[in-house]
Amino acid sequence: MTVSTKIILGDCSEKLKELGDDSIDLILTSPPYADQRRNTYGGIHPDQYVEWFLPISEQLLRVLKPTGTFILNIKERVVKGERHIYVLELIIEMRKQGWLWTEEFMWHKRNCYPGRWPNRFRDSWERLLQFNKDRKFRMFQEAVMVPTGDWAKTRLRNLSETDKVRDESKVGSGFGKNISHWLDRRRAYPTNVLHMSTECGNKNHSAAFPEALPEWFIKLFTQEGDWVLDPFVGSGTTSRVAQKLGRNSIGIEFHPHYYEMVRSGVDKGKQYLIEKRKAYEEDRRR
Amino acid sequence: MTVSTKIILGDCSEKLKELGDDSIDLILTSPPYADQRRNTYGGIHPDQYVEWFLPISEQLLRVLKPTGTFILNIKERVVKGERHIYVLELIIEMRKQGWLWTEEFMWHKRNCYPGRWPNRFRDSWERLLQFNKDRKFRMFQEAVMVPTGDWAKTRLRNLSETDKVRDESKVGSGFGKNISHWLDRRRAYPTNVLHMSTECGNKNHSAAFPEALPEWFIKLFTQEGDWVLDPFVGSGTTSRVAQKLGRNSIGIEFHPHYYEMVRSGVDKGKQYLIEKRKAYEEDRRR
DNA sequence: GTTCCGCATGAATCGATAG
DNA sequence: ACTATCGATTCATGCGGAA
Repeated sequence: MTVSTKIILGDCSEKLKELGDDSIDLILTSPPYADQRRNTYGGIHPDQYVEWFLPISEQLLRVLKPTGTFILNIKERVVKGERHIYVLELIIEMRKQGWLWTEEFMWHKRNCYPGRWPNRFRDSWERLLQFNKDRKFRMFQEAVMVPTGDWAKTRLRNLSETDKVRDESKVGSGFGKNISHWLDRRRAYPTNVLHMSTECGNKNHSAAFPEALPEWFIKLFTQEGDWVLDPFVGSGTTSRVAQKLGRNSIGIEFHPHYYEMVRSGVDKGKQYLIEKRKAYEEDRRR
Repeated sequence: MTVSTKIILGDCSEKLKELGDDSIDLILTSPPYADQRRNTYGGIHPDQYVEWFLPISEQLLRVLKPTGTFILNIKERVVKGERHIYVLELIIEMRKQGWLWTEEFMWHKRNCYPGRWPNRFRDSWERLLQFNKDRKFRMFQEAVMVPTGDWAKTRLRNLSETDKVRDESKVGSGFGKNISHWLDRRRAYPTNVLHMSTECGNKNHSAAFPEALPEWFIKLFTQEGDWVLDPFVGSGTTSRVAQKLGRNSIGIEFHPHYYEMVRSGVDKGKQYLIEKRKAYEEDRRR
């Protein structure tokens, strides 16, 4: 089976028009937050954010299959001491376009940005808004089950803290090979709260989310051979993970720098990850 | 110093009018969820929730001190496969009343309600919306500091598992005396994500939160002798915790059953509440 | 091969200063 | 007055080098 991984250079509000109706199984993206990352993107003013995004979401609604899902990673920024309401307004306006606001997952960023202010704590969570075209959408819950129970406690207690941390980080969201042979014993369905750290290792490109995040949603909402779309693919995390998992993908990127970075291929650090995962998957099958 | 703990029977939209302007330091409440708790409250239809709540929030705006804070625990329910948007609309409408939407804390319920659905995972988080009258409000961040990750890794590792458990259980949410002398060195400010288990004890009340939740916010936003208000006090958690922490409090409850429950002290540990209420009534007669 | 330690690095926010 | 820029603050994490 051949996996297609397309990267398109250009403004997604234009390039999306070239995609066919009802052709995508999962849209997964983290658009530039309002007034953030203005060194790499233009920087959209909070007051104009909804107006800027609606033409894009309209196209996304068109290209998504009726059984497909749209996951939008977003967080409102503070303006004059208040959380701005553009995300709330965006949800309301997208529903008027025809989207169903099915669920809101919570991404708890365990390593959030530091700092201290007299009237505010560090912001350590972001929204993962789930939208659908229809109440009947595809969902493969078994693909993201997690180990749990007394069994996990007693086994994991015998490992040192660094062992656990290191093995988790190596394989992304799951557990490392040391623990992998216990995995098939007991598993439970997860909740709508995700605990994941951001990856700060990569110097040149600011990865929007860790690989474990797209991996979780791709497993949950697609099968091998399905199509994944990220209209703000940035450093290419979504495309890379989709490819790793045997999903076809389309990534659109406005900024030529990121476009070239993704096209130039998987860097060596990621190659290691892929090898680790293969070994882990093979180990699980036994 | 005498601590006053008032419990008032009645509809808070009426009873709130009897409270003075700018008299409350912290409002902390978990109102009945839309249509969800038909058995215990009237059951407000999701489409009428905003309309129902706005007259109440208007009164709350009046009674809150300019330096005070309003924490609203709320979560939208699922209607026809979608998250209803009444919470989003409520935030937008409350801002029009004059409220500032300062922050949204996340309550991660570690032991959320069990169950399984074909297109949805268990809901394990709720919103804790922070509203203020003014950008300058009082906040006592030092009162809720937590041990840092570094401290936990390097120091806690050397303690045995039983030592840790024993010390934690002694002091409840805090840490034991054996470790306490390290605390002032290695403490960090928390984030806006709260990890707290729900309490199973309060089965009788519809929307009860664990004591640790009001405790955290009461410590964060008030000092001893300040006034705490819960317009939907239910089984009395807010009042009980406020009393324990030496804060004056007013609890309003519409349902006679809960009112009687708090008054009669169903739990023996809450006997002091009645005494306090009697003292309050005598105080009012004067 | 493991474990430990040091260090750079963030999708942040506020308040002061400058145009 | 109103917006743009800058410095100060702060901590979980991964990586590289050393024991």
